[in-house]
Amino acid sequence: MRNYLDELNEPQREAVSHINGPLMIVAGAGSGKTKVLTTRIAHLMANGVDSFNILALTFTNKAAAEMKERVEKILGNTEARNLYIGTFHSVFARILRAEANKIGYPNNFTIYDTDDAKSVVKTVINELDLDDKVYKPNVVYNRISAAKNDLISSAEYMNDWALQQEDARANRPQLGAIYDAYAKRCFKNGAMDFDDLLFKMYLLLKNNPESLSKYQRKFKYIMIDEYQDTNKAQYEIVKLLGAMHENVCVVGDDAQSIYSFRGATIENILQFNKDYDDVKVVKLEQNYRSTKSILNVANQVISNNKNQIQKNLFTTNDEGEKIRLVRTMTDNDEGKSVADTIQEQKLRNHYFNKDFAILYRTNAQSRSFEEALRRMGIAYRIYGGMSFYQRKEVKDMIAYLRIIVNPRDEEALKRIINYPVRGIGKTTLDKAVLFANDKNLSLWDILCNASMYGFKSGTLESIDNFVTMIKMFQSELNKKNAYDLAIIVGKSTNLVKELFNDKTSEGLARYENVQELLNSIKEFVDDPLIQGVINEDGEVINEEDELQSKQNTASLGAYLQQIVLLTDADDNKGESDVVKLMTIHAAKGLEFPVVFVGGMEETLFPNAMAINTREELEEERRLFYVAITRAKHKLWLTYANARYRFGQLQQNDSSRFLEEIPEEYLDKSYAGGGIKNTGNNWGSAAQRAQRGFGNNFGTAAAQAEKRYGAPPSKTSTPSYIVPKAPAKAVEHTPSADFVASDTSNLQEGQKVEHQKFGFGEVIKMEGAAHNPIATVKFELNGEKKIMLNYAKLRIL
DNA sequence: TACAGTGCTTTTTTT
DNA sequence: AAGCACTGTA
Repeated sequence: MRNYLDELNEPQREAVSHINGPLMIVAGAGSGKTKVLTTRIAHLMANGVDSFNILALTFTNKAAAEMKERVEKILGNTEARNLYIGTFHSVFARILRAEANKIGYPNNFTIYDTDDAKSVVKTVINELDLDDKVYKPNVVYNRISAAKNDLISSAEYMNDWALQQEDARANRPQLGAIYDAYAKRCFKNGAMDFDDLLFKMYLLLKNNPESLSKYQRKFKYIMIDEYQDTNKAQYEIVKLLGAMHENVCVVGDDAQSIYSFRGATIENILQFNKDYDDVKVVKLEQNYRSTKSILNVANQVISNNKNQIQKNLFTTNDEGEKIRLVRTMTDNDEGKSVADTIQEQKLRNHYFNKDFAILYRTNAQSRSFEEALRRMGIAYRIYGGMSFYQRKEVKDMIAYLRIIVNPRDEEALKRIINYPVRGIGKTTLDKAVLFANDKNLSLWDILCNASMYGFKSGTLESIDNFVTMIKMFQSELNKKNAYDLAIIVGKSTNLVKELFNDKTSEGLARYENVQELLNSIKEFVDDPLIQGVINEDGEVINEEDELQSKQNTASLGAYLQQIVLLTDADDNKGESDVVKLMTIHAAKGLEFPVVFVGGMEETLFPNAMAINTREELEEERRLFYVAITRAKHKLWLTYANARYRFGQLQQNDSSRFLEEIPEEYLDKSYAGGGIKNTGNNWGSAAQRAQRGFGNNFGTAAAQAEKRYGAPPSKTSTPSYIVPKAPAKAVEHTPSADFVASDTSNLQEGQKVEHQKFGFGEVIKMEGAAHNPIATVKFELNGEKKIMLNYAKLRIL
């Protein structure tokens, strides 16, 4: 075991060494919070606490996995795998699966994502004969979500005088009724939305003394990361769970509280020491991440907020460079400027793509950056926005799997009942739903007994064929694993074939996405241990042992539950060398050597939706604080005079936050010497942009070239990092006897020939068994990754 | 029943 | 700009 305490500073050690009793760690940005959390878990275990008795709630699943790994490294054993670590949502989903019968749910309940939930909202609004122009599904959903996060049930909602008044004034008196119908429909469908995972968990503990006591006894030590972003539901659950032992450790930073829109309340952390007696408070104030310039700017900006815990964040790091301010004409110019600067920094300062992050307030802003990066051939990846699992083709495939696990899942059923087209149209579906509501049966029940409901004979046949097919899948599930089943689904529905036949580039992408989904299922099936579905002995982990007979169902159910709870940050494909683009919210907890914050404009950041109260504005400022403190070495703030929004070029003033930055830390030479957009005589930004003017300062790369000379040509020995240009293949003429070999057993070390790249040696094999990827070192063309399913290789 | 075309609305962040 | 609901035609 490492002497881990020696690797900590004084307050960090103090926090780690505190074993029993409530503990609040106020951890400033970059103060080694994760290190403290992991070390404390290791310390608990080293002092005799059983790993089975520790619960740690993190912000992302990836953070959870990393923590486990780091604890293992410190302790030098594998005890950490017994820890209960995960996000609030995934940990509670797991517990709710085990305890589902206590609250009347099936074990394999479906988790509805936001799209599913909104669709249910829409459905019940229509069924209640309400106008969806008045009751906008979006707004209604948000109200319901807020209520749940405040632990208000639909019954309580309808009886709450204040809420009723509020809705009456807003001209939507039926909101409570919609909430009620929505909740009932979800229950009937055997489904929970994201908020239910918290709400139902609370109800379980509140109403079932045995369950409460069971989990109180199990979780003797509780740790919660990002406590400033917990909402009332989370707060009450933690209070219930921790009530027996009071070994609750919360870590957070009030200055980084940025999730009030989903019910988080900063009060939870501000008031923590009133929730328990004798709360030990430790402040981590030394920042190990950023330069003095960056940290000073951050401190200065946040000091404009009134409501905060006093702390003095400092660093012994270098002074670093000034923060660069860049003003451009349009959002497209902003993109170009950032891409140029990245190129320039790569050449001049030896940075890799992965050292850069571009952060912004809204997902829509990614477009201009994306285009500019693509044009310059800089590899990038966008986090957030339309995630992989939200794509139509992926959701369609998943919908089939959902139906197999839980046929009551009406949303999934509606999605695929006529996709691919099989003659069950809207009329038929509406009719079936009407019957289902009328008889209080599930849509699936109606379809199974369709002959009782007087459908036309042709339609009846289509329905029967569909039902027979789904039933066939369900029976296969008891014999086959999730992956094999998914393949069967893809084949018998013609879904995969249909995508395969679409040869447009979008069609190709869709086909690849489905293949990728299949890969991910394969990975899951091959290694269920990682997912916590079975234990080391191969048994299904389930406290009540109810699922044992249906291991495959459990496994597929677990797969479906975990993918819907995946965070973007959880995706590990991000390890490659790419520039990362994401919202500031998504960047929380991360750090990057060089950070660009785009769109520093009024109405964008602070966002027009969030400037109506002091609370809102202060949250926007905290968001800016989070953005600044992601940067380790260098920080650029950029803004455009005008940008396209809803197809219109719109002018904006520069962000008020820019004026809160002390002059001495700012390099304004790329912002025309000032911050304000107003006060120049160049005509309106819109006019100039429409006349096609670029920004007046030339590209950063061009300027760098002027000052430092042209970058060395590729033939000289490079003293800098060569950007990954799509290197041209050195010509190779295939041997006369070239025949593609069977590469299914290709091994490392084997010599091969490629028609274009020439002769080489296999130096690495990776990828899933059905989609192997070989890294080959070619004599003439260097290392290439070759997908064996597509490329032709001759084994020598 | 299926699909193409038209016109209308959309303004934030996410598990 | 883009996605969605609605309408009209095959």
